[in-house]
Amino acid sequence: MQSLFKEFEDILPLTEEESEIIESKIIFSRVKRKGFLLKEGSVCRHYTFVKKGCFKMYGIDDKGFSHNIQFAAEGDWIADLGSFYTQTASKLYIEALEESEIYQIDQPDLYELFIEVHKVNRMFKVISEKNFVEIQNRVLQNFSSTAEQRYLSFQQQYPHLSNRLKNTQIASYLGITPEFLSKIRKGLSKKRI
Amino acid sequence: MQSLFKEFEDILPLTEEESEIIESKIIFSRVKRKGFLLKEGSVCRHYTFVKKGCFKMYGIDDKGFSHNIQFAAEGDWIADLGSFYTQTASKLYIEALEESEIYQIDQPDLYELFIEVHKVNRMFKVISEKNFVEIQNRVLQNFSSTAEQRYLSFQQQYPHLSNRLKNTQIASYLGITPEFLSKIRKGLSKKRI
DNA sequence: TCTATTTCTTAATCTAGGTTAAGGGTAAAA
DNA sequence: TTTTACCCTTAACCTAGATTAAGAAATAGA
Repeated sequence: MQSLFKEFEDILPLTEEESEIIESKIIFSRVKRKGFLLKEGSVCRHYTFVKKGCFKMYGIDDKGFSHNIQFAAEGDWIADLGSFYTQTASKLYIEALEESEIYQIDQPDLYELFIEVHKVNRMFKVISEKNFVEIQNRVLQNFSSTAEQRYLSFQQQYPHLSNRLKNTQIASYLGITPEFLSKIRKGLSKKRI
Repeated sequence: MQSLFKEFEDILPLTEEESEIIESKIIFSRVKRKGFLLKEGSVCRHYTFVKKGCFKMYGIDDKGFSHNIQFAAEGDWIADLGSFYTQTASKLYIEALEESEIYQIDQPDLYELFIEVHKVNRMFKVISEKNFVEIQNRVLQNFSSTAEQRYLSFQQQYPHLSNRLKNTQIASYLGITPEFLSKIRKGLSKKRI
């Protein structure tokens, strides 16, 4: 549970009592590669902290194509916030890309924690605000840059992910085909010489 | 101030005392067409409620092109949440598209209100969650649909706006050129006959 | 370890949407 | 009311990125 509390401590130090209350509501699990935390049509009941491993959150369009909208690796939190907050059916999937280990808090427990440990409230406010800013920047960026520029800034923004993920996954996040990403990478490697 | 409280009442009825506290922190202003509530580089200090009129929030890319990311008309709230929450420089503009009337709360006052009137806290949580869901849906939609489909669903989702806004503004929101929107509209009008 | 599956790359061809340019229409401001 | 600025549309041509297909390379799982 150390890795989880480290996140908290960086923002707001906790007393021993607070740590214990939080600890009592957190569930640890292991997830296999290709295991799901969430599927379209079901309600997102858990907020998940990634201790080890890596996840993708994606939607499937009417032609059957997947589109990644977020990744989460060690130290990240992931949930379909829309579904989680309103407890309505999600349109998204959250799937493990690797053998993973996670901590989860379920919705009612989190809301209890918000009251019992006020710091948790602030903590999650910070997390979802960060989340919002990221997604808003993404909308702006997608408007105004080529696929090559988006690929480069993905690499800069998420260097740990860009080594670790398959190019198919990155392409899906960038909104392009793997074939075109391959073309971009070829172009870039020529430029670099 | 009626129009503002109507919004609250729909979600959470307020006592007279609560209304008074809120009222004491709200500033009314008029804004001319092309007047700004926010410009790139400055911090978003106010959360704005639109009583009358219409606004756009947009960013400008390195080639000098504007891209609308949100509109707000009667009854909507608008702010660059990223900048507002963190009180850091915004990358966005908020500009009046018409002669408008607004109510504003500034950041420190809102945070005081969150404590003094707990309902305000819940109210704004609902607003920003709705905001988040909208923007996330937009990311997903932009991936998986043509400009024509996006135009049609814009019309469906915001019928009051789609009559009221110039096509240049809608095109900028959809991420296409006005010329191409014109082409789409021509195509649609043929289909409808 | 071996086999099945998934991933990466290349190349040819195709298309949604961009660009440029220009004329006519509307709305704002003086 | 007149002038000016902005808006809409059309059309010809252009390009970023999609699609299809197919072989080679890497990974996962048994």
